[in-house]
Amino acid sequence: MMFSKKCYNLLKKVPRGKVVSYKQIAEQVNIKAYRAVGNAMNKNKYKDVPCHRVVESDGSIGGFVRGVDEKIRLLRKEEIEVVDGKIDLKKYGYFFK
DNA sequence: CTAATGACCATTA
DNA sequence: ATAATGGCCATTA
Repeated sequence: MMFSKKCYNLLKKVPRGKVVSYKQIAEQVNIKAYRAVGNAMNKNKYKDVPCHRVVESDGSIGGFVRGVDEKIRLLRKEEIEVVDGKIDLKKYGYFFK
């Protein structure tokens, strides 16, 4: 199965109001290709994949196809606090089982 | 086939 | 605290 598709499937498990890091997704696929995960998101065309819930491992926002501002807006819309361009992972971080 | 490019990460200075 | 550096690897040219 294609790498990008695996990322999408994992990401679909992340509930509204929670976020994961690019690294976490890479870990689930058992590789160290952190950057490749970002690439996959960038080219994602599926509508049911919540790309905006993927942030950097230190809690900063990362990037987004339609701009970082839009990403923040989407996150706030699901009750996630974004202060000073960062998210508190203790509070909003999701952990895969 | 090779080379370049990232929505990244950890370490070092 | 910021900035540079090297490494990672799927994808694309």
